[in-house]
Amino acid sequence: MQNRLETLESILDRLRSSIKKNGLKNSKQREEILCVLYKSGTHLSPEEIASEVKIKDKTTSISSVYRILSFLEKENFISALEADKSGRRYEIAAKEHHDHIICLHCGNIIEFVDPEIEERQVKVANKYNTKLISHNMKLFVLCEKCQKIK
Amino acid sequence: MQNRLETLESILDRLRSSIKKNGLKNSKQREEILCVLYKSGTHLSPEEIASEVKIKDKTTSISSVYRILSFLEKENFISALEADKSGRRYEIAAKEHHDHIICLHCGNIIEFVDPEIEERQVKVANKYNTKLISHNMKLFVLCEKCQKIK
DNA sequence: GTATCTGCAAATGCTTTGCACACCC
DNA sequence: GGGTGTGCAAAGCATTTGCAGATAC
Repeated sequence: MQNRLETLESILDRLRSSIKKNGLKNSKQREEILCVLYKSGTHLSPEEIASEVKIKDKTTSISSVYRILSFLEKENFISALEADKSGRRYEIAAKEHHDHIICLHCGNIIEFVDPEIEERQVKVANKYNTKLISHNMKLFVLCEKCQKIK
Repeated sequence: MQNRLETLESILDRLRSSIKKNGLKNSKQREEILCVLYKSGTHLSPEEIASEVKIKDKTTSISSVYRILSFLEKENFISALEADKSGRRYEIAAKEHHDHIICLHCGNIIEFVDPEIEERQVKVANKYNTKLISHNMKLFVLCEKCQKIK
């Protein structure tokens, strides 16, 4: 798990402010999903999140999980990752920005940041007269273990 | 359109070899889809490819388009790009390797290569004791025109 | 001839939506 | 109390698959 920049309590406070700001109402599911993602430290699929949340509240539905994930992503509490064709996975956004190394064989994910690449990306965008808003970089690799197996 | 490294005839020859090598049979649909992608010079969705192919042969089905696109991608004749949530888009692989700059506002796509970034990616993979197989990098930007509109 | 390729329609898998009831402010 | 959130089931949408007939070698 990467270093957290913020405590869970602080994030939940921000969530409550965000809800108020948008004229919305509180719900235990929204907080619970954020807690699950904070505590897991990994990249979870909507289904995995749903089954985790269902441990506390069996009636939670997958559609609410999707609705809440969209909201949390829009408000920058979490971020999405498409590691493969099997759908999106989510992680808490309360970490430093990073990109992903994904093992093609076992699916394991490593997070990294390379300041030189980040810098070059801005320059490349400028070179084409565009304004960089965000980026998405995935390195597909064979991890240490999987290199040995093959 | 980016500079082609290879003529259409040369690509079709390679396709025929590849088909023979795999013990498969020729089909006009397979060649036609490759032609469409070669001639378009852009990034087409399966539906767009299908409607293009249907100009010549109205009975071509979308399922064959998907089947053929999978085959052509596996054999490295074309490559896929996921620009947004609306599904995959394909382009001919007979160009130099490149990554994509995508305008978040108008969806326009610019192709680019940055040797420094390419080099750093290999180093990053090595740093984590992994072996880089491929990568996927998309820069999301506002293009020149869309910056002015906003 | 026989195996592959095709078109069609049905199935799949992830995600979204409509609706009636539940819950927050 | 009125609006927002939820669970459920149904719908959507891109993609895949099963099957019977068509086609290549």
